[in-house]
Amino acid sequence: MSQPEVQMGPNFIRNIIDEDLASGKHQTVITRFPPEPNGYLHIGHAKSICLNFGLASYYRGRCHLRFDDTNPVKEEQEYIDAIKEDVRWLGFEWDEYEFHASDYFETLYAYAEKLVEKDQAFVCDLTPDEMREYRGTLTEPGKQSPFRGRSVEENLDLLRRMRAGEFADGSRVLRAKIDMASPNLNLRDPIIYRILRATHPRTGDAWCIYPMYDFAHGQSDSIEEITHSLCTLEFQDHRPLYDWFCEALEIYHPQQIEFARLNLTYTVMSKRRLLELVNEKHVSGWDDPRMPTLSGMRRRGFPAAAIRTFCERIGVGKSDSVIDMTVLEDCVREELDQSAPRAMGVLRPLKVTITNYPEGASEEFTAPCHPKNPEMGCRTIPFSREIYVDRDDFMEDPPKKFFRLGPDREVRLRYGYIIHCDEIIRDPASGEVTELRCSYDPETGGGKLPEGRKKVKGIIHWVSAAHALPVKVRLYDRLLSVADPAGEKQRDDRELLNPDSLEQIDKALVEPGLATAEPGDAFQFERLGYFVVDAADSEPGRPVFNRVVTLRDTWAKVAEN
RNA sequence: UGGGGUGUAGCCAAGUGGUAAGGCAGCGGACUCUGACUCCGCCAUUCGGGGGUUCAAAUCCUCCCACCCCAGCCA
Repeated sequence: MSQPEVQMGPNFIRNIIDEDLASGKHQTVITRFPPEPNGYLHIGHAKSICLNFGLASYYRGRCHLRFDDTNPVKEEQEYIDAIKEDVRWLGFEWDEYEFHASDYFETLYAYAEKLVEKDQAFVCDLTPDEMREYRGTLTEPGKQSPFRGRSVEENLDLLRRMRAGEFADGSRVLRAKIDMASPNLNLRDPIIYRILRATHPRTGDAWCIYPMYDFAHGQSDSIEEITHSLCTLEFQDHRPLYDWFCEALEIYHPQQIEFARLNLTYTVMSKRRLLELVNEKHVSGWDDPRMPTLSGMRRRGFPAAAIRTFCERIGVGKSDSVIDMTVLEDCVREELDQSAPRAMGVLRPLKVTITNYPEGASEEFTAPCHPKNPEMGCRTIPFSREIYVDRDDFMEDPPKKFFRLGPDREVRLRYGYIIHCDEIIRDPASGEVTELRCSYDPETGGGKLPEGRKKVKGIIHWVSAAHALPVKVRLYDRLLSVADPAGEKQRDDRELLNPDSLEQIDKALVEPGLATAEPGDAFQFERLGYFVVDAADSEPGRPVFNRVVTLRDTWAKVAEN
């Protein structure tokens, strides 16, 4: 399999695998990533993908992609396709090892008959309500179903007729015969097959009974000879059940290892909640750039390599944890700093007239596309008498440490001249500053500093008014306004949404060279952050930019205090 | 209050009886035509708490505390 370079520090799962390899329990490592195709993949899945594919790559084994498609009422082909696209985008390849639990429906059914024949499963006619009553509670044992004593012959006949479609949906189920008094509720005669008339994305209407996840997952791992079956913590209680099935069915027994799922601050990770956000139109879709989905992050401009770095950096353990979103953002910055060409763009334009520059004249400055990577080449930036700078780079009454424009202050235009602010023009009605009138020093073009001239600390970005390309820019912020939504159980998710998660700027101005940028191209707008050309809403010559993430801003921290 | 887990710095996380890795954040400094990047330095006498075993304990024993998961014909 061709996989990206996978870094992986020591962790408890590697320790277990090392022991298994050393003891001869296993000669090779076979893992699997087992999504249910009932939604889009999110960054939490990325943790599992990087772990499973990463381990396989580290030990030169292999990793299967298996769809756990046992519930046709929630699963769709759209999701199957999207999941495959996302896994590939993340950089992993499963070659011919693509499987579906539905591939095993016939085998699974045979397993069910085998259990019945061994008198370890029975058909139960209890209603869902009755079933709940019989199940008992966390502290009280359950009661045995009155149907538990049916003969093997009767059970086999009933099971076959279930499959043949003789009974109504929900009228009967097949249950394993284990122990209604077990303190582990999963062992209180769990349901293993239910009657469900729903069209399955892969098997169509071939079946009207479907295995429960618990009766499919472990056996699928067994059939595929998975050596180490990694899953999240909530399945620890199910492990004894999988053990019981493997033993009863006398089949190969994979080893399940549980790890803590990923939580990220200021977002949610459950497919149910993400689906709600989509359905209730709080976001534009699964791929809204604010979503923690892989498709959302892709559209947002997060490089796949950054997500891989992130998954490596957070490690893997068994304790519940919430990772700060800034860790992910830092991985994105690290990646983009190296790969993104630089450009200049002004988000909130403030007009500046260079009063001593000839009217109608213009010139071009040459600037490197990347300060540390000359191979990326240079671009030219037009300059003229009227330019725009960002409003944030001007203060009427600036503090001493503010190194930008202010009355009677000097600043360098990035790659251009040093200018001096001589005059402030205001809107007479509102008093708002509408223009700055400045003078430039002709000796300082292209970054030059004449002998004896004092260096200017402040350097700001700008665009030429006559040449700039007007573009739409969207500034994204955290989806939720609270860091840990799990700690806000009493509040509805909708109250937790950050009302300022999206800010649209209709008339930002960028370097003219950006007109030819292609969807997916990422740039660093110097001093502002990284921006990507939106893949869905851009048109040729009219790119729409999504802000991926801002640059680190130590000034912002200083300004807060 | 049954069962299963987890607790090492602000956030992750190594560590498996020999005297607390690493990363991120933070702080201080250097460099800088991006207040970015990069670089250098600092940052747990202590491992949820109490007892105990040992020459030696984050690691072993014991009691306690906190948090998470489980009562879908979901996965």
